[in-house]
Amino acid sequence: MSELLAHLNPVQRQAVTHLDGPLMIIAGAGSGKTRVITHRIAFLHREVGIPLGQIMAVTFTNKAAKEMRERICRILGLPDMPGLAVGTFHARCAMILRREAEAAGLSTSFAILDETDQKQAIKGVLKELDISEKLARPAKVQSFINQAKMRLLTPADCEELNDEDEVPYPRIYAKYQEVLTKCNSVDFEDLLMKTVLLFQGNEAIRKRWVERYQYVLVDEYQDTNHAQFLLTKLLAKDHGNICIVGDEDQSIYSWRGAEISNLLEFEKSFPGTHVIKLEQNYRSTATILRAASTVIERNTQRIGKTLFTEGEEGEPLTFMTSPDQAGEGTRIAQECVRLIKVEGVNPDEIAIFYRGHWLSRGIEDAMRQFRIPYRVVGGLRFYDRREVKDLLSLLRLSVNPTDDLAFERVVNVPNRGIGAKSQLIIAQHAAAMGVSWREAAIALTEQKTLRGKAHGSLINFLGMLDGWVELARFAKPSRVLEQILKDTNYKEDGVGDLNSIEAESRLENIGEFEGMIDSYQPQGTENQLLEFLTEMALDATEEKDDNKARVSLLTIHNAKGLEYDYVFTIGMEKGVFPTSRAEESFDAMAVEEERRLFYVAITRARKKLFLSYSMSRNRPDLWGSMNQPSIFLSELPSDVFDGESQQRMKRLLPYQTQRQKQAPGELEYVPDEPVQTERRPFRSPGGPINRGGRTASRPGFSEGTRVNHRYMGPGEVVSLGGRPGWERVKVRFDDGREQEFVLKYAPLSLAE
DNA sequence: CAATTGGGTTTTTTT
DNA sequence: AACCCAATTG
Repeated sequence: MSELLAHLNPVQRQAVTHLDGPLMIIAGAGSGKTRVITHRIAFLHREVGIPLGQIMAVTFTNKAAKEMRERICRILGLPDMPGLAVGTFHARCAMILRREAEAAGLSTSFAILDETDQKQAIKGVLKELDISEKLARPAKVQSFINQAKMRLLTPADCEELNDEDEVPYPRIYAKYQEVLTKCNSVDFEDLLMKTVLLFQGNEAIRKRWVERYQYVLVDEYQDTNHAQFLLTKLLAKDHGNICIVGDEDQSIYSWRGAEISNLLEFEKSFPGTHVIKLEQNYRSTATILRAASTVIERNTQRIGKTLFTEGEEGEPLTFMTSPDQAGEGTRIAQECVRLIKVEGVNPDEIAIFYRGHWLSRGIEDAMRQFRIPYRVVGGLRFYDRREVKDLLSLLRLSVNPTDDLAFERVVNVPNRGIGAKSQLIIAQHAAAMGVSWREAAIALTEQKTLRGKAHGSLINFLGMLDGWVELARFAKPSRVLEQILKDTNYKEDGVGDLNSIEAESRLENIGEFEGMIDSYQPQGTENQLLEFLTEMALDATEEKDDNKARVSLLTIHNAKGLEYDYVFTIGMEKGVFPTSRAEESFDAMAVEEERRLFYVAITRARKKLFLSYSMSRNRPDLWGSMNQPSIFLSELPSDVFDGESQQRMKRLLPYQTQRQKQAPGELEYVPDEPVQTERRPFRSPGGPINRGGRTASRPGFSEGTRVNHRYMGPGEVVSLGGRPGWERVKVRFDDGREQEFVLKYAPLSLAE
């Protein structure tokens, strides 16, 4: 037997060796999916003789692409594989569109707008159309446009479909698209939509790409959207050599347009599909697997598969409770210290998961306090920082001086006296003459329309820009940046007060950006700066290449595809996880998706899983409120926990909203009283509150009243405020701290 | 024109 | 608490 197949189980081997025709691999968590994919590509190449250049593999993230490439290299014993086409749908489409720019109605040097740029552009459009942001929320508009593009709908299509909405989304969409076209820019969704339209409208071009890629593989297929589904079909329907890999239980991107039905109904779109299920788990202990299976079995949207393992029972799960975020951080940090120092665990093998980035705060504080090295994965993205965005826009403008969006962003950065008024004149002029901002600005300086500082500054800026454009034609990206930094004096004038901490961190980021562009290794032979900018737009991951072992902090979404020996999942509270939006919507599918997210979190752990609940989170508007436990906690069989955890759970679960039915094996609990509100108020001698849904203010609180806070100690009321039902009190504590509370939630009592 | 202040709003998740 | 916008002030 080929050495390639030696380390695979029989089912995996089938998946690797299946040759022609559509193949669907349902890969359960930890079932060796990546191993199968990489071996399959290696097999196609080495054993079947398919040239690597004829294989296209689509991954969900750039990181996954990089990893896949490396692993295949290792298997094949090659240093590099320039021919193999691996990347996200977005990256592949960007490549295709650059090659086929003309046919797609673009110029080769088109810019790619990230989400932030897109929002800025939308805001500009709203201003131009004189629509208030209150009426048309930029975020809503953005989502409308993206949803439309995913379904390949033009503004005109939207106009026809929807007319009952009072917000003129289609009109905004139309104008937005106009702006993008004028700026020679595309957004993320355009990358997909324009490629699909190109293939649909030009059979010759489509054939060319189909012939180029004889074998197509799509990973994380459960998270593809409609446009991606169409793309898959357009690329593979001729030869049918399509292999998709997915797991319906790990579909967690419906909010981005992902449709599980793409996976569930794959056989319909590709008749004759061979289906393989990978169900043996090689990752987690039997206990963790049992916890995961019990949870996911509640879902209805499943193909259905049963994971099994030949591994050991392993350690039970631990459930932790804390009064607040700081306490939660401390407990987890202490446990990390114990694992690292006593058990000798490598910090790289520990991860802390949460539902949203804002939850990382308390953990970060504790990690610093305990001097545990950590890294936050994702989070505020590097390229989203103001200074990095500025520099990126300056670079974009140098490649493509008609990019009005970039021009607008940087024409007055650093401040050179071209303020809102002057910019408005430029914009109007540009619109009237039907030219770009840059050309309009040139005309304005010639006509001497602007007076004073603005006039001179603009001439100066335009002069510098000409220099950068010239430079960008041939020079290395780092050289262009160097010139830009020098000309604009950005490091002195662009970072604010030079002695501030902020300026320090900005300069640090600029330094890091310089490092990135310096060490950038171009792949192709085309315009290097353009290539750099494309990568920056599509790949947000900033990789610090120090190899220091660290504990990882990341969202569960970010954790997809990763695994760790020890996993902590924090924020196991109602309203947090599952998010209140899902639980409060009347969409059962929304909760199912949250449950899949929980399933993903559980199945990342190899050896041990910790779940953490905090009674309160730092949200001033809800200070003192007591969180109810997450419904997911009650969906776990109690005997997967250790004894103490079971006790903690028993004490806590009475606070949970009653559930009608309980499946056997679940924790039993007796609610000692009904709970009416989502946030459960504390009882206190201030009087009964929040009866039967109606909220009355608590008597006895007025200015000067002596009070006692359950956690913060004694103090005095300094002021009262808020709306009826949401009365607030500001308390000055005896130790000098001041804090405002929502009266009905605060654990405050009147002092004797 | 720009910096400051005040008010209102927000909290998923990412290519 | 943090962020973003609009209005006000220097």
